[in-house]
Amino acid sequence: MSWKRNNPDPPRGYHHGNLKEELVRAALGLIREKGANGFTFAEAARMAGVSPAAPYRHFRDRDALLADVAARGFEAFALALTKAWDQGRPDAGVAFNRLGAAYLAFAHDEPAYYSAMFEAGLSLDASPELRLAADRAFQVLRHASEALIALLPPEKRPPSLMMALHIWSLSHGVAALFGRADGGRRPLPMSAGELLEAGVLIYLQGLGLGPRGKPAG
Amino acid sequence: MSWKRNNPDPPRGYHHGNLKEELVRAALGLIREKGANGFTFAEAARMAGVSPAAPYRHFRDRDALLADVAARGFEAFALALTKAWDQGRPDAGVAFNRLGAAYLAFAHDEPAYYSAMFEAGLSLDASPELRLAADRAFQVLRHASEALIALLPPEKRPPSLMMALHIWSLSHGVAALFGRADGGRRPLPMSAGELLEAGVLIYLQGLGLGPRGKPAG
DNA sequence: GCCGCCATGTTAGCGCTCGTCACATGAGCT
DNA sequence: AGCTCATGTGACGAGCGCTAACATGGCGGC
Repeated sequence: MSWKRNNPDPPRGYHHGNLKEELVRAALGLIREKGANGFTFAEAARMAGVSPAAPYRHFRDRDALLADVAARGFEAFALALTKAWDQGRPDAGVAFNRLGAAYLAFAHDEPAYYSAMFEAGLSLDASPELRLAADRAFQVLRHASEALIALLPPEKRPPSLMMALHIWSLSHGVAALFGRADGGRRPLPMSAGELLEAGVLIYLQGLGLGPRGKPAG
Repeated sequence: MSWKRNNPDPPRGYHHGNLKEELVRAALGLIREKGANGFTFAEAARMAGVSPAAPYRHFRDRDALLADVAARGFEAFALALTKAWDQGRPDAGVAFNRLGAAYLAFAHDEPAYYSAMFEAGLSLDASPELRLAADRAFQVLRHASEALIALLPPEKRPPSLMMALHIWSLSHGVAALFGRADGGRRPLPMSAGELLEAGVLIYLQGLGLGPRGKPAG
């Protein structure tokens, strides 16, 4: 157990000991405050108390740090979605609604992660971990969609991939356009959460899934 | 008629004569190639053949140029949507489908505009024109939604604002996640256009609007 | 217990950008 | 013709990304 720097501020000498983690934390703070593109490598270094060149020992370049943050974001995202889905309990319908709420909650509560994940303009194959983490998050949606679709009579079942993509798109659209507290966007007569919930409800109705996840309302 | 530089390349002296327009064109080219954040003020100046300080005579700063591009984008967008809607002919249903296709076509064919409009992280009140142009584009969707809703029996009519927001969100989500040719995103078994069309269809079905815009399929 | 390796830090520096100055030019009005 | 002011230029300071050469000291081998 090489206990490196669990305690908040051990007097550090020449070697920092935990710089990589600290840089990620600093990046998260900066992205939260100034957006994914306002964030600068140099400032993260300053915030961690090291020279501007130090970060390059841990990340190839600025984008690599961003990609790392994004990958962590997708993992946290996948976790949050999995937890919200909770294996489809008590039934697929309500669990699915929790999923939508969790999506928006994540975008709202973790703007730094969300920024890095979707607004930084990163290609998904900036790193393998990034793509893997993103896929894992999507799989939760995909799985939930399958569970809901299973409630339909076989001849009326849409492709679960398509359904998952629709839900993801609607969620992302709502989050991107109205879900942030940045003030710069359009004021609405309803919250983003209500908007998304209503949208999902109507969509499910369109598939033949009634209000509570039961076929044909 | 102060004919300032309508012809492609009149020998210019000290004064450019049409720098503002040229800068916007240069910006569009750069954004198309390198994304909204790769775009640089200095390079636009270079491209227009002027010194790096010249653009500041026409735009307060880099963001002002971006906002101008975005505003022009929203105007072109509103125009394209209006044209696609074509006053709801031949009927609201097919016209609405054209609207969705036009949305995606715009995102696909004018990536520079779309980038400036949605991915540059601009606040909508960066300039009054920007907000106005954005509102005008949204009004087209709103108007189309109202026309479709009017087909429903009064007691089943959802708020048209909500419906417009749903469509906008779904469209934007599809465009942002899968609609660009940037390659970095996820490969799909269907095109973004088909995905959106199917999604809108299901959504409308959920509202009680059948396949061809007729109530209750 | 000493020594040397090399991961991780430092300083220095290049090339670039944004944005601001004071200054130059010349188009158009009087 | 002469003035004026919008529009262009050149030089500059500050900040950033990234590289190169050098410094430090933690750790394993002897």
